[in-house]
Amino acid sequence: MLEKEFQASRMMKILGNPTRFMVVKQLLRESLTPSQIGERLGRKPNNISQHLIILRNSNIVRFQTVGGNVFYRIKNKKVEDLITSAEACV
Amino acid sequence: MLEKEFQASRMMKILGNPTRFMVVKQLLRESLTPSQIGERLGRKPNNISQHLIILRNSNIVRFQTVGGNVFYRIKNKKVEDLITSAEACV
DNA sequence: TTCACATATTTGAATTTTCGAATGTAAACA
DNA sequence: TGTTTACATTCGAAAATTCAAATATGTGAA
Repeated sequence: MLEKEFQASRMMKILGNPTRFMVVKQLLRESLTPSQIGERLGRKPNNISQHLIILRNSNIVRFQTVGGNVFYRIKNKKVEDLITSAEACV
Repeated sequence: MLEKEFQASRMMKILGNPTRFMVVKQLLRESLTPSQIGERLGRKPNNISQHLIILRNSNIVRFQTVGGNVFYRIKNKKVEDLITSAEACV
């Protein structure tokens, strides 16, 4: 199996978790802190944090500290196309 | 969480398994039997069969019996765009 | 220091994946 | 008809992975 295909599959797996999927969708609209994301999705901040770490390690999101607040935003813009394609499949 | 988004995420999860990802890629090129797929991917037929059941239940593939052989093919053509988008993300 | 976060770690439950073995199925042929 | 052959599929159980909650730790501002 080629490396490129394995990586593509891994990208799918990461967004195959409903919470992570929604986190990314939120961040496509605007930068948000973990707490803000947690509020919107009805999950605890520590859970959101875990998912953000996974998304960071996959270079899907990045973060920036502004005045003591940690704002996350999309790093890999192409995930928007990926999400659009997935929603077109259902 | 909206149903559409949940389904889109589920689609990602299904293709997030490397073996299923490769099975679908093979079927994008041509119809194949479980044995043929197993040979190409270096996996046992019973393993391929299980993944095909999952892909069938998700309406991604369908099968047709021709002369005693079971040929699988892509049913949801839009998965090709999804795979393309995923490969563009890496 | 205290407070309010974010992050890291751990735990247990649930799910997924894989393999071996058993079973089902349909065509070929004596 | 009965049997052999070559598949596909199903079953059961072990192994691996994933997920979310609880807990602990880190960090920076007031």
